[in-house]
Amino acid sequence: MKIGELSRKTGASIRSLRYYESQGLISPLRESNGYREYSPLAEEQVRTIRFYLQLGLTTEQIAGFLHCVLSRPEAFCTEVLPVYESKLADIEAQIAQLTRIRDNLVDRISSFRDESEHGEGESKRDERSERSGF
Amino acid sequence: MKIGELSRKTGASIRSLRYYESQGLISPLRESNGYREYSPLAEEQVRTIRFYLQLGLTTEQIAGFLHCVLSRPEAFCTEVLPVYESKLADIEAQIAQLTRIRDNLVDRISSFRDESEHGEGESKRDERSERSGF
DNA sequence: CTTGACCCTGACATTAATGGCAGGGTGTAT
DNA sequence: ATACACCCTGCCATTAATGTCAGGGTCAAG
Repeated sequence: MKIGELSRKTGASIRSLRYYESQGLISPLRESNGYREYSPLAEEQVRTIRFYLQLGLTTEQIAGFLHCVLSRPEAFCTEVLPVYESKLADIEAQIAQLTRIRDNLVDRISSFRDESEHGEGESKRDERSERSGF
Repeated sequence: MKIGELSRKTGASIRSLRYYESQGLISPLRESNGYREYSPLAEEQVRTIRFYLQLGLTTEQIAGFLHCVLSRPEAFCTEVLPVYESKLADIEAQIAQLTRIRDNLVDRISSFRDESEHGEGESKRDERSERSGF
């Protein structure tokens, strides 16, 4: 199968398929005219790559275990676990950070609501709330 | 005060101070030799800018209301609320997305744990778990 | 007058995957 | 042969704030 067909079947753009190849994730044969020739298995392979990308893994990380997960159940590939654990730690840190920011925003938004509730021009409390959450 | 001193006082790098200026966030005077001359109020101003940046707002968004929050309590600046609300929506979407990925990772990690618990080479259940969370 | 600490502008690099173009070759059908 | 669909490589752009050069002024103290 040629690259256009694989692109249609998998939803990955042609550009992306070439990129995956440049990152060592997939290695199609070449026809005499230079065209890439993909085996039927490439379809599953590309879907697998895209799945891991959606998990937020990098092409480099995926390259580290792709050969394994393509040939046996993921749960038997020992290379995968540390990648998952490290990614999980990243994500939980990101979530924690975003949650702090969200809480801060919610506070600040509710201070607007408070202001508009009891009389616009009446700055009773807070002689400058002074970015207090900082 | 010159840029080096302001940098020391605020923790913003000289590079960043120049960048804030290029984005219209702060406009120091120039001495005859071309050096930037900052007023003492610049210190508070830079801290304010950095605070909003830490909330994840862009320099462009900050530029839209900075003149207001510098001159009165934030809660009276009507330009600020929509920016907060839009940023909050972004962040909640990001948190939701990250949470989905996290849950998926947690599942996959626990499938490794399950495997190692009851006999390594014994693939009893799951004839390929087949990236089921996808 | 030289040293050293400061300042200036302008430009390129960073990150990671993807989009998009230019310039060109291939292959098939009319 | 000409049109058209497809393929190739190589390159630049994207995002946003910041780091980091290079190449050059300014100015005070020695």
